[in-house]
This record gives sequence, structure tokens and C-alpha cells, in this order.
Amino acid sequence: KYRDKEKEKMKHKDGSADKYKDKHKEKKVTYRAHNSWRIAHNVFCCFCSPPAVKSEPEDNFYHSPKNEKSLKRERDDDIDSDFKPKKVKIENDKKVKKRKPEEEDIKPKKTKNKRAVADGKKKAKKEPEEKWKWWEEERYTDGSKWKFLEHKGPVFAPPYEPLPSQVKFFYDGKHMKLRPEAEEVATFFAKMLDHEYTSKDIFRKNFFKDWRKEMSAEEKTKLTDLKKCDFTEMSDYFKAQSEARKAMSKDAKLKIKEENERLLQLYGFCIMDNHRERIANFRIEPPGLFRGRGDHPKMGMLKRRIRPKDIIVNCSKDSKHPEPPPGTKWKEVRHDNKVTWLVSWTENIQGSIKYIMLNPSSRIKGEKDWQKYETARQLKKCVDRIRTQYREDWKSKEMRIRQRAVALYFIDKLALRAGNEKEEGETADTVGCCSLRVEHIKLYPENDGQEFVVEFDFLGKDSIRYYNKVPVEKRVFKNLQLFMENKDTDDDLFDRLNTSVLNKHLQELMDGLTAKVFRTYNASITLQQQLKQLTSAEENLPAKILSYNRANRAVAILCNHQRAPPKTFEKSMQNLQLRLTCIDTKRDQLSDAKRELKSSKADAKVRRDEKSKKTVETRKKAVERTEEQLMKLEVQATDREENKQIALGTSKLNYLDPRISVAWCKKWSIPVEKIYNKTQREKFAWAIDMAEDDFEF
DNA sequence: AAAACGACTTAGAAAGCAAGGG
DNA sequence: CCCTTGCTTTCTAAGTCGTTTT
Repeated sequence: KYRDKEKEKMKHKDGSADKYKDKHKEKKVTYRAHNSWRIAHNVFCCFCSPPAVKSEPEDNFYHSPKNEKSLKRERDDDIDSDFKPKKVKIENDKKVKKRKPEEEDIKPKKTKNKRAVADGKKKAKKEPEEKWKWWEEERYTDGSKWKFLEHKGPVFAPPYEPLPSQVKFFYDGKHMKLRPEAEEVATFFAKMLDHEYTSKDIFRKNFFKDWRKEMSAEEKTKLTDLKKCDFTEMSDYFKAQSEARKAMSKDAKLKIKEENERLLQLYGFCIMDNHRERIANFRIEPPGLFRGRGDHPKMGMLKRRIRPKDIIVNCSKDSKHPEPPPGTKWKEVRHDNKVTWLVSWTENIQGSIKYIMLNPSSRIKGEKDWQKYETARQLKKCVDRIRTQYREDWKSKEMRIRQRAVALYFIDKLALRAGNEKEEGETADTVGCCSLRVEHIKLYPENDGQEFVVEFDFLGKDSIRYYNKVPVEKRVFKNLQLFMENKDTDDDLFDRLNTSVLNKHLQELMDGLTAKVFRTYNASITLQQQLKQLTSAEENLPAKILSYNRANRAVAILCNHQRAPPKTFEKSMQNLQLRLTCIDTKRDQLSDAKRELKSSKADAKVRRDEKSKKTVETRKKAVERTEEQLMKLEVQATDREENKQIALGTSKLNYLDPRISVAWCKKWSIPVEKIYNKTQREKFAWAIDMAEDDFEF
């Protein structure tokens, strides 16, 4: 056993010697200031807390697979076959095609509306098609995403309009007229002058380099130093423009609105398989300066204008193809129904492909979303087994297995992202689980009275800082010590692991399982568990909603969804103060009203006439109303306070099975509008329609 | 087997807008 | 009625993960 271990260690040293390049030596880690509260408050959520505490909720939900579903077994089998998006083995078997992954109501609807075939496009346009329930129809099982697709193509960015001649640009104090190509790029910079980006070295360097590419030979020789460029007149001009826009007459504003609506109706929808569906982003991204997040090496580079000849159009052969603008041609028109995009182009900063796709309310996005949650529910059934296994694997004699097991433990317990490797120098230096480096964790055999504490401190997606101190099990701790032996701070912590190895392993544990499923699963199960725990029947509506938001917040904390507190942080604090004063006033009003009520009651007793009875009634009502208002304000204030730098939206939109929320609303007779706004209701229409109050994730 | 590519989901910031309080 | 101010919508960057190419 020990020899093996040694062998592993050797491999470690030799095999990966050149893997440990000096890659991250001089990276600057600039954390956002607002994250410091996390350190200060040492925030934990249910999954970051010690195992002992954690195991309680688990018991409620992590049933062993057998107990859990003995009754429903056969049906689950069907479900399984439904949710193999890629490897559909059942090809033409109509019987298996029932698209209901939901156990409760598979049978009734399956033959109702067959997906109509690819010809009735005209008709689809006519009928406004009030609320198509795609979730009651069959799904494709052959890997195709649609049979018919017609759209009008993208809307291009408006062409550049040269500045009026009175708006001048100065170089080294002297007026200089730029030719339009160079002037346009200059305006991009001018528009960002107030932003701190423009003071960053890399941004300025990248911008200037790309700007010079747009200059004439003459301009190039003259303009050699960005510091000598004076964009203030341009900047002021644009500010004035936006002021003018704000101050426009109602009429003019309406006109613009109408024009936007016209554009939306024309370009904002497509016809996919007989249904008119909303497109998410039908406008091509306008040119401008690239704004990466965090310490991005390419910030400030010129994002070039996209022209028709950059565009690949995807639609069905028998559709009316979109026309390129007069005098131009598309790069290509293709008819690929194995993909969901309508338009694509290659972007020049990273060389990646950008797409125009459908709105989240569309069938094609909704089905996928639904399926995502079904996969997570599958994980629920086998998560106990998987957890047992990775704990076993902590003892493996193979280094790669141990690393895999510890990484998986982090992904499960802390909801970390998988952490693909990234090309160095192309993007900001951020990491996820598999790409953690030695410098990102600290080990404390003992810390604040807890044993085996791991301190995480790294920049994750979007350069959002992840900071957490977590007690772990002894075996994990010992393993981490082993992984860190003889390594430099910028070496990979899991040097024998990457996301593709991990996901291959997960695939073997459960069909469709990947690292991100754990995030979805843990987020949703946490919501369900927290809702159960926090909601009490006696509470009134605002209090229940506060409970919902708190449950939501637990998830957001788990997933580390942060937001920058508004720039006017101080001001918002003042506002809160104001709100509190407001509440106080309400409180006074309330006691006044109560006193009045009492006196009028007494009055009524003496007089016993209709009039005084009425007064009692109205005063009673007044008290109730004020009480309600007070409650509402208090709740609002607490909610906001607790929410200061936590963003609930992302988890609500991407991680929480909407059926949990819908079921909760039904159970407590809370209008779903209190939880989901219009957009969200559109996206989750399937869940709102199908989830009953007894839905269990 | 590793690098590159392609398609798709997830993400926070900024822009736009409406509603409620002074 | 105006003006914040907070919510919604838009925007597009930045991930994940499977497939294809080298």
C-alpha cells in the first residue's frame, strides 16, 4: 500500500514536473472590496456548516433509493429513457416517447397533441395561439431540435454616424479631425470616460493598440500617446445627447417605442414547428470596447462591427430564408436542425462563436430546463450511494482516485463549479474546483475550536471571490496535506484530475450526471428543505414571502451569488434609516389608532346607536390597515437588509426547480405573482401549469 | 490524449422603466 | 406631479460539457 503511495508520489514529481510551470507567478489578485463582509461575518450556509449540523436536513430528504420509490419503479424506468438527450437509443419507439418525466401524470395526456409536421407555417402566424402547452406534447427522440424554422435574420447595429464638426478632438492640446474609422473607435473610449476601466493600464494599452489599427498612416504618426488625447468634448456631447433623449417630448418617446415594437414584432419572433416563439437576442452586438470582468488581459480591445458576411443563418430549407441587407450577402445559410440557434457569428476577441437563440419561454429552452431538474431529481435518488462511494475513495491507494473523491466532496458539499482549465493569458485568472491551486486553500488543524478547517479563498466565475472556512473530515484534511506536499503555491491542487476525468467518472455513477448537476441538486433540495423549515402556517402573507426569500437566500449563499452593492452604498444605508423612521411613524399611528378604537368602543357601548357602531367598524379597519402596512414595511426592510449583497435572481432563474416554488405557493395559497414576475412566469409556465401543492423535488 | 471547437447554460452589470412617496 | 428608487429587461461575458480535430 505504501509502495503504491510512494509510486504515486514519484509520478507526481516526475510526470508533472513541467506541468508546474511558473504560470501564475505575477498575477495580481484584486478582490472586490464589498466581499469583505463575508470574511467579517464568516458566512456559512447549511452546506458549509459542520457535518453534524448538516446531517439533520439530509435525513429528511436523502432517502435511500429503495425506500424512496419502491412503489413507482416501473415508471421511473420509462422516465430514464426519456431523459437521455444525447444517446437516444429508442429511436422510433412511439410508445416510449411519452414526454412526461413527471411521475404523477404521465399517462393521461400522452397522445393528445402530436407535434405537427413541418408545413403549417402560415396558419401558425394567424392564430395568436394563446398559451401553447408544449409540455403536454411529445418530444423529439431522434436528436433533432425542430422540423421547421423560419425567421427574419438578425438586426444589425446602426451604422456609425460621424460627429458634428463642432465636437472636437484634441491631441496634445491641438484640434485634430479624425477620419470616421478612427473617430468611431475614439467615441467608444469617450463614452466610457467616466468608467474606471479607462484608468486601467491594460485597458488603455489594448485600446490604444487597436485604435491605432483603425488610423490612417498620417493619424498613426501623429497620435502616439494616449495620455495626450483629449476626449472630453466627445464625452460631453454624448452626455448632452442622453440628456436630450431623456427630455424628449412624450410624442417623440412614443414614436421610438412604437418603432421598437415594430422591430420586435418583425425580428423578435420566429416560427418553429408551427409556433411563433420569441427570440432572446435578435440584435447583433454593436461594436465597442471589450469589457472583460475582473483582471482580464483583453480588456479595452476593439470588438469589431459584425457585417452580413460574418453571419451564418440557420433555418429550414422549406422556409422563407431571411434576406441580407441590400447589396450584402450572408456568410452561409445552413439547415441544421440538430442545433437550436438561428444565427451565429464569430467574435473577434476570443474567437468564440456567438448565437442568436430563443427566449427562455420557448419550448426548446423550456424542455431543456425541465430536463435539467429531472436529472437533478435522479441524483437525489442515488446521492447517498455516491457519497458513500467518494468517502470510500478517500482511502484509495491511487492518487487520482483520492483527488477525484476529495474534489467531488467539495463540489457536493460546497456547490463549487467544476473548474475547467483555461488558456492562460486569454482570460482572467479564475478557478473552479478541479483547477484550484495550492495557493487557494489554507489548512488549519485547529481553528476557532474546530478541527480540520479548510480556508478557501479564490476568484471564481466572473472573478467573484469565494471565501469560506469549512471544517472537513479528517480524511479529507489528510488528503489535502498529501496533495499539497512538495508543491509550489501556483501548482494545481488536484494535479491528477480535470473536469473531463471527473465527468467521465460521474457518468458511470449515474446516467447524465456531471459536476454541475450537484449544484442544481443541492440548490433545489436546500430550497425545499428551507421552505419546509421556515414557513409557518400562522404567519401572514408578507411574512411568508419573507420566509420564501430567506430560503432563496440560503441557496444564493450556497451558490455564492453576489452582487455589488449599488454605487451609492452610503445612500442606500441612509434610505434604510429613513425607512426605519417611517416604520416608527407607522407604529405611532398604530397605537393612536388603537387608542381611538378603544374609546369609540366604549362610546358605542354607552350610546348603542348605528353611528357609533359604524365608527367602531371604520376604526377597526384603520387599525388593521395600519397593522398590515407596518408589517409589510418591516418585512421589506428586513428583507432588503439581509439581501444587501446577495443576488437572488440567479439561483431563482437557474438552480431552483420552479415546481418547488409553485407547490409552495399552492400549499399556502400565495399568488404565484408574489414569487415570480412576468418574465419568470413565462419561463416557468410549464411548472406553474403542472406542479400541484404536493410536489416533491 | 490533448487541444480546439461548438453549443448551450449561467452570470453580474448596465440600461430602461414604472411606481410610489414627498 | 415630479423624482427618485427599486425592479425588470437587456446585454454579453464567462462558464460547462460533449464532440471533433490534430
